[in-house]
Amino acid sequence: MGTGGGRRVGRPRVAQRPDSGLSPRDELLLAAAELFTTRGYAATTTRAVAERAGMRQASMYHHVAGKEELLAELLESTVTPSLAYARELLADEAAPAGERLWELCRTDVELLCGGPHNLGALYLLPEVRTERFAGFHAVRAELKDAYRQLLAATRAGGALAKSELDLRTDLVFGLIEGVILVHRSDPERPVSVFAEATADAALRIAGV
Amino acid sequence: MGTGGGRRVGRPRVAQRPDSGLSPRDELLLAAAELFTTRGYAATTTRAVAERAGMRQASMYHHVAGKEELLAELLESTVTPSLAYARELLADEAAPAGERLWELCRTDVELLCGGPHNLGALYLLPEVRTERFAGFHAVRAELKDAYRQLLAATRAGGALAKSELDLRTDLVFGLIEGVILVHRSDPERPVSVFAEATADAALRIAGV
DNA sequence: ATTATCTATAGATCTATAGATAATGC
DNA sequence: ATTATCTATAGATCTATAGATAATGC
Repeated sequence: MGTGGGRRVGRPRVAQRPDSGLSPRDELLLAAAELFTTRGYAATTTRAVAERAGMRQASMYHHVAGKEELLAELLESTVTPSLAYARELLADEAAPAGERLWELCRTDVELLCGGPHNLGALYLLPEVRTERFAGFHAVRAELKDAYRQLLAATRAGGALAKSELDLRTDLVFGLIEGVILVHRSDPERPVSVFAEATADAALRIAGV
Repeated sequence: MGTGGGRRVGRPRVAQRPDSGLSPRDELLLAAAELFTTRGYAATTTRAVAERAGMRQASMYHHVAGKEELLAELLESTVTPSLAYARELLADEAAPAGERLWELCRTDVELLCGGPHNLGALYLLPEVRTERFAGFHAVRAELKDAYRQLLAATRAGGALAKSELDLRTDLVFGLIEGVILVHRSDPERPVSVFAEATADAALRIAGV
């Protein structure tokens, strides 16, 4: 039942393809993720997204309001899991802060580099700076604040003046964002190895 | 003489502005730098570039072949000084490798974050991955190799297996690229302070 | 005469809407 | 009847060229 049977309501698509199992909306999101991460947002046309998802350009509008909505949803969907995990770690006051920070770094890299099409690269698209994506930025800022709090809770972090703490937070956060880009340069390397090495590096930067 | 006098050959521009002292080509490059770094490449129209440079859209073509040429020239102009300096450092075998690596990191951050409009952000534009900018990529790869060589020449680096060396190089390089992004988040902080802190962090990652 | 600009515009997009069509559901 | 798709297209771009214009140079 549901998407199980072959028969679907509505006019058939002109180019039939084996059933992906995804809803048309998810097919569009997947296509958008692939194109936005490799070609960029502005350079990707609605036609390219729709066609890659297996439908004609105009049919896209039956499922989403436009390109912006696709990007907004992709952004939120990548940062939300990281933030949820960061909150768990913040609450877990039993474990040493340094270990929790390491774990947050490792997980973040794993989540961002783990998927098939480098969703972390979305953060870096110039268009994302726009007011339009304020919602995403709010969530991202909260995540960054979790990094700061964990850093401050470490033994080394506790001794830092505010400006020093901000600086270290920026360095650690910058490392995490940067390695995601660089990961592309050697996709052979297993993500888990890379994620752990990055977490190690982050702690060394933090001075823990 | 030269650009000194007020009188210039050719039809006057419709919107006169105080003489910038730059050649029209450089005015266009400056405008493109501002727009590409903030809005992105694909999202920037030739009209926006030309108008910001103080001329009409069509007049741009008298000075450059198109948008691509502007981006290509901007990219090369940012990476070339870094590479020149990296070569100097590689040749200077008297100084300890760790110190030379530190100096390369510091200078790179300073060069990339130093200018008024974050030219380092250009590296991250999705469009730059295109074949069209192979020239830039070659220079960039050479710079990265300089990092690797300096790393390998340090005491800690000498003991590393190849895959380990590659990993550390990626982490250091990732840090440098990443902090450039993050630098935006606190433009109050003096670049020199930030550059030195990043170089310190890079050496800690390197394990030197 | 040479030059740098201008105005005007052709041709090629790209987005989003309107309305037709071909399935299933009842 | 409802739904998901289709085709067709209006309107809004955007790039790059053609040809006119308004300066200086000689």
